[in-house]
Amino acid sequence: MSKLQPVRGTHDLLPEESRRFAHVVDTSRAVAALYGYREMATPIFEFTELFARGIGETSDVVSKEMYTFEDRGGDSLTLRPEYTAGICRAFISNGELAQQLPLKIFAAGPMFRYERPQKGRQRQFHQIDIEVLGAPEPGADIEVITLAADILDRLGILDRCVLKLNSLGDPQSRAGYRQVLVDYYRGHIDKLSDDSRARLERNPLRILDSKDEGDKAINAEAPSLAEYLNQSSREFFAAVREGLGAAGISFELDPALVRGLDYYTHTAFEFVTSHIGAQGTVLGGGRYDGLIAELGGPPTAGIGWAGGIERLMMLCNEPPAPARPVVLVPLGAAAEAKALGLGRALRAAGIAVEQDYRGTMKRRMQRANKLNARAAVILGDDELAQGVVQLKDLDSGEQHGVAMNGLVEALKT
RNA sequence: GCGGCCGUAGCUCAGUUGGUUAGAGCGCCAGAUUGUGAUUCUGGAUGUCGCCGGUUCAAGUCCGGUCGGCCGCCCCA
Repeated sequence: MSKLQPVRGTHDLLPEESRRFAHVVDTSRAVAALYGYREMATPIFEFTELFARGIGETSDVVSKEMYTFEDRGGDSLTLRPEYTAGICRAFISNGELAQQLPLKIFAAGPMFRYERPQKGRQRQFHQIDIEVLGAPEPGADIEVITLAADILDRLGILDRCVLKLNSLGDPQSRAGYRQVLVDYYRGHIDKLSDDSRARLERNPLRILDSKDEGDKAINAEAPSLAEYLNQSSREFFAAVREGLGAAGISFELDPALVRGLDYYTHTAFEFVTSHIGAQGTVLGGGRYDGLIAELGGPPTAGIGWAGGIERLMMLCNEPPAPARPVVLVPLGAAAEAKALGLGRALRAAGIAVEQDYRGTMKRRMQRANKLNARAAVILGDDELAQGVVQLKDLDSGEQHGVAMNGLVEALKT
C-alpha cells in the first residue's frame, strides 16, 4: 500500500467526469431499451475456471492479464476481464432464461485487466455490453450492430467512428483456414518478426494484423480467409452485409480483423476511431455460437459486443447541463425555518432547490452564483410578516416580490 | 511484459551554465459602510519542486533507484 494514491491503472471519477460517465451509460441503456433489450448484471468476480475455459487459455487476457486470487475458502476467483463469459454462465445457472429465447441483454459495469496503463487503457475500466443468446440467424448480427451504431449516433460520435467488419466463418472454415495459414507462415518463418513467430503458436490469425513491415510483405501473399469460408459461412456473411446495407449502416470489410478471444466465429466487428490515441477500438464484438456449449450449457448461439465507457467518454461531447437550481436565501432563524418548508414544496414540484447551512446574505448569494443558480429566493423578517418573498433572477439581476403561495407557479417555466 | 518521454501551488506553466527567502496567470480566501451574486478595485494564503538515496561547499536544476503519468509495441474496450 503506497501513500494516498489510487492503485495503478485505477481512477477516481470526480463529479464532473461522473456526469459524463452516466451520460454514456444512460444513453446506451435508453437506446438498448428501444430495441427491447433488458438490463441484467452478474457478479464482478467468478470462478477463474469460467474465464480460462471461456476466453481461451492462450489468449493474452487469460494468460497474462487476469486479476486472480484465492479466497479464504481456497477457491480461485478472478475479477471479470469481460462480460460475455459471466452472462453465459448466468444463462446456464438460471434455467428460466432458456425459456426466454432469444434473450436480449444490456449490461454495464467494471472490468479488470492487469495491463500497462495508457491513454484509453486502465486496469479497472468500464464497459457497456450487449448480448443476444439463442439466435443463430444473421438478423441478430445485424440488429446488434445497428444498435451499436444507434448508440454511437445518439452520443454524437458515430461520424468519428468507422465500422470494420469481417467473418471468421464457422468452426470448420476457421479451423481449415488456420491450418492453411500456419503452413504458409511456416514456409516464411525465417522472415517473420519475433512477435509473429510467437503468434504462430498461439493465434496465427493475428499475424494478418501485424504492424511489422516484414510481416506485411509476407501477408500480402498470404491466403485469404474469405476464400476458405464454406458455402454456409459465405451465405451467412453475405446476409449480414446485406442487412446492414438495408439498415443504412456503412462499414468497411477488413480481412485482417481478428479478435483476440478464442470463442469468436462468423461475424467479427469493431467500431474504431483515430481520435483517442493508439487504442482505436471503441466498441467491438462478434458471434460466439460455441461458447455456451463449451461452458457446459445447452448448445445456444450467441452474439454480442462490448463498448469501453471511458473511450466513449473521450469521444463524447459535453453532456446536457443539469437543471439550474433555485437557491433559498433566508435571513434569520425564523426565515431559515420557513425556507425549509418552502424548499420541500418547490422540490415536490420538480424544481431543483439548494439552501446553505449557514452564512451571511452575501455569502449565500455568492454560493448561488457559483452553483449557477437561475434565481435566488430571498426572505427576511419583512417578507415573512407579509407572506411574500423576494425573487431575484440571477441572469438579469431583476428582483420583485412574490406571494409565498405563488412561488411554485412563478418558478415553473 | 518490452522501448522512449515526463513529474514545480487546486489548474496551466516559468525557473538562466547547479548559487541566498521558488515565481506568473487562472482559481481560492478576505475586504471595498446599509438585506444582494456574477463585473471592478485592494489585500492574502498557498508548495516536504512526486518519493528515497547519491555527487557537491551548495541540487527544483546533475546521477541512480522507486512510484505515477504520457507515447509506442504486445493486446484489447
